[in-house]
Amino acid sequence: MSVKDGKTEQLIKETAKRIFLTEGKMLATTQDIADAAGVNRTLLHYYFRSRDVLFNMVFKEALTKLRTRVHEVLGSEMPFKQKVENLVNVFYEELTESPYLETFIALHLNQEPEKYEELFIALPGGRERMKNFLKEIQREMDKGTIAENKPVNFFINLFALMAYPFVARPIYLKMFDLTNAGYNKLLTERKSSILSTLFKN
Amino acid sequence: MSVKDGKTEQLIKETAKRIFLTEGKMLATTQDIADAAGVNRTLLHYYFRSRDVLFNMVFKEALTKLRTRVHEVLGSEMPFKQKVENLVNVFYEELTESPYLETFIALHLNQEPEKYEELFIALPGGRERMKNFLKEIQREMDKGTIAENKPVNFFINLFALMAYPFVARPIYLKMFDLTNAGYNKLLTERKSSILSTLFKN
DNA sequence: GTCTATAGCTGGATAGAC
DNA sequence: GTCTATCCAGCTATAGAC
Repeated sequence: MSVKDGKTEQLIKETAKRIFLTEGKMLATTQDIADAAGVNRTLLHYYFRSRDVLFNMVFKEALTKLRTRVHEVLGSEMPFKQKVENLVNVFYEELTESPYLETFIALHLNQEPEKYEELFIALPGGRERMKNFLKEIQREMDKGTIAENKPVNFFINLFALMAYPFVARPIYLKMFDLTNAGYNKLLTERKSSILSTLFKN
Repeated sequence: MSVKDGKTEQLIKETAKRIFLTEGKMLATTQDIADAAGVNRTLLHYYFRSRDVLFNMVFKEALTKLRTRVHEVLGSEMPFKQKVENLVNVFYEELTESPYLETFIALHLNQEPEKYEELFIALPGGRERMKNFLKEIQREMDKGTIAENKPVNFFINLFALMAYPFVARPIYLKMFDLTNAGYNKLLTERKSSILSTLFKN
């Protein structure tokens, strides 16, 4: 058994995940990843055959994890506002770990949509859960707790308010003269702002 | 005078702008751009010296144009809600032309912030205008027309609601089974949704 | 499983002819 | 200003020894 205790494959994948998704070095080379993991570059090919395979594996796993957790919340039984609150918490947890998921989507998905078809295969019962959530949104509009509109717009608004600050970090660091720590604090504070913006009371 | 009527430089830059910013091919090579423009690849180096120079020129121009137009609206004399409405229109116009501005920011700005310092130099009177706009926001909160919060959060919310749908297009195409035309229609409809979400009435 | 050596390709950039 | 030819660096990937 090797010094790495047979965990080299796992080590490489974890390192790739960190570099691509957490640090956002989307153009990192196989050498960059191997160096960061402290292994020989050929091992990367030995375990994953190509950079492409490793890259896609990392994003597929992260996206599937996010989608699964979001759907867990969507499908849960609880009052609407509480559900949205949970959604915000789950989304923040995942985006804190993988803030560059959105960047990946913007960068690659428009260019080669066929290549990433499988990333968007509906989860078991996903269509149904989505339909129900949109119905819930409609009911809230009828009750007057949220602004009247197409339910799909509430949905997009919700995700815009959650996701955008993670994508646009560098702009606001400059614009408001913040440190990374200060911006993280702002992100946390924003949770309540998301709710108070979406809900009328 | 050449067949291109001495406009080769302009042609190359316009083509680069289209490929990078409109089509979002951020990793397009000098060959890709030359081909699309129908010129020899060396001409790109002749006029712009390097891919890097051309790339940065394109983004600097687009970002400066967007910032300038946004600040024109921020500095204008009109009722708050009307100002926000104008902001949405201006932003939509620019992002329709350059939907990948945000992607560029997410991809490059976090990695080499020093390199792009100049992109964020305050416009003449910019700091002042921003401060005043934040004060306007505070006044609206006091009046109760928008949700109570830190003014900066209203600001981020506004840009999140405007910008995010342009970044996340591929997700929602899949999620709601839309065509590009259908999504464009949704984007336009969203304008009113942005206002009704941000304003209490 | 892990290493060294090497092949092969792609892309940026420049020299020099026209 | 525009072209051809060429160089060079960087990166992926594999063969083969250990």
